[in-house]
Amino acid sequence: MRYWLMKSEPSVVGVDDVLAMPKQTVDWWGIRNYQARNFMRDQMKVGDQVFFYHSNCAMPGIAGLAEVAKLAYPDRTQFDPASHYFDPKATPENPRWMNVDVRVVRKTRLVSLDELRRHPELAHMRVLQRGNRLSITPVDPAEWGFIVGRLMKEEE
DNA sequence: GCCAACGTTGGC
DNA sequence: GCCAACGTTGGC
Repeated sequence: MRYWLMKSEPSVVGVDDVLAMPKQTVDWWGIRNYQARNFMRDQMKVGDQVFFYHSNCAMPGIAGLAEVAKLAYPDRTQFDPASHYFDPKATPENPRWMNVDVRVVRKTRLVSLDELRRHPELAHMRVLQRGNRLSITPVDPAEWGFIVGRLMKEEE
């Protein structure tokens, strides 16, 4: 099992939006970066654990814990001419973009980007690196454990 | 709204 | 295959 961090803009789809959806699950549509796509297509398995990260907002950071709920399949928005994510080069026979389904397990307090940066244990997290733009990044098991461990401890 | 960083495109 | 131009991301 692997660990991931997946960015979403809360103005589009935030943790609360997913919790309001059937099965608290969302298809992770709109990824148009090959590296991020390949993570979903080639590496993600059902049950992989996910930090649900809010980006491009007033307080960016981890907003929830989630998991991969379905293996990658073609992203529906690539075939929709009305979608901003429409890709004229993609066909159902030859899709270019894939997404997994993600189920939110629970909302957490917001663990802000600023807070993440303050922990030396997390110093090499990809999301903290200068110039990082990748919206899906692997998370080291130790980093996952560190963050979730802290959240658990706070709740005791 | 700015802009650094970086991915993609397309002419050659 | 190079690389300049352009587009996007996303924190600030």
